[in-house]
Amino acid sequence: MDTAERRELMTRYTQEVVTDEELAEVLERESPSAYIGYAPTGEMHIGHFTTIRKLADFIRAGVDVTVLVADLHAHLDDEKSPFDLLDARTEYYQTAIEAMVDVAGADPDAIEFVQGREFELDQPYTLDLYRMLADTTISRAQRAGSEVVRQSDNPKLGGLVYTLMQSLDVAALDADIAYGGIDQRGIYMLAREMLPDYGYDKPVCVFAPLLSGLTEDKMSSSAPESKIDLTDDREAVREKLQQAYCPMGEAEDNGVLEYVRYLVFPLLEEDGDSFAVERPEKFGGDLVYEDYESLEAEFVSEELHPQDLKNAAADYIADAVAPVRERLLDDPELLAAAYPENYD
RNA sequence: CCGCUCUUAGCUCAGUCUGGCAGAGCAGUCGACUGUAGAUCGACUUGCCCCCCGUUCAAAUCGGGGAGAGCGGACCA
Repeated sequence: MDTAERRELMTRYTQEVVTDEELAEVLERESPSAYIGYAPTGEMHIGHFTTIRKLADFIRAGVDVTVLVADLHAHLDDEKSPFDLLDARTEYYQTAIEAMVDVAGADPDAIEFVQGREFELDQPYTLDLYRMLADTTISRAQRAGSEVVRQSDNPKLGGLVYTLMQSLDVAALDADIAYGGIDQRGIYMLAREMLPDYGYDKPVCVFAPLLSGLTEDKMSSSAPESKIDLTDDREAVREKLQQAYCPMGEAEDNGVLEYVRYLVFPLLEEDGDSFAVERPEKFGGDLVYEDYESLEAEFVSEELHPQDLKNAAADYIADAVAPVRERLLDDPELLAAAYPENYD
């Protein structure tokens, strides 16, 4: 695979790269590395799936991938995760991420998993952190994390320290590339600004798009009907897609189309399969799409009706989620320990 | 250490002064209309009024005690 192909693989289905030139330079190195961090807070859902699926692209492009399960961050962010549940949730996140990577067609063992507390309590990390705390204004840290850290009327210090720690994580994990959702942009721009002052390289950034929810503009963990959960069975997936906002002919802010584009098609391509739509004869009979663009074109032209799209998308999404679901439910203690309030 | 404010439906909050059936908006549920959903109509649901004790025929409301959260003051030789 030549560098051009690797760059294409690295950047497909992404929203932004900072910068393309730097990415090209990094890919020329001996063993380029990338990292993504997840704070183990609420249960993971299909929105995470699209972002994690791309890790398979990274691995295929010859990039070493580290996944940071940022347990301390999960508590620093307004105590989203109680301190006592950090280990259990870390274990759950790692298991879920491994299962999603597996579905994406990559070997989960190729990924290095790191728990935040393994290195965030040691020097020189802590010394660098105190130095950063000394010369970062409150408003700068607040702005960097405004899309990530929970906003409230009574913000805690933890939310500010959070952004500085995430910046340091990039350096401490020795990652050339910082990967994450576009909501992480503010923090990584802070990292690019500050890390050189402390003797570290500034990271290349690759950002995944944030997908629309099924019933709202953005996916919200507080709106259970707006997203597919990793533990949803086929029937639950169907019900949620049936309820999804999906105006005829409109591709903008259409969660159903977005899932098809960023999750279903990449997975189908992996196996060389096409997207098949079963459609009653009275509406014109079955349809087959080889790529997303042709599907969207027919949806926009109203040749493809939302109900038929939903039926097909539900089945493919259920197929993708099923192995993850089985893996998570295989160990009854996994979810019960991480979310005792949801699983008695 | 001292003082003040807040706590009511899933969420945001009215109601407390002056005691009298527990309220609004949003969310949610169900119908109608659409070959989906939404929008739009129509209907419906939602409670430890933070806890305990007292006053009263009657307490979300008044009095006392407590818990949690927030704000301010003081201390700075």
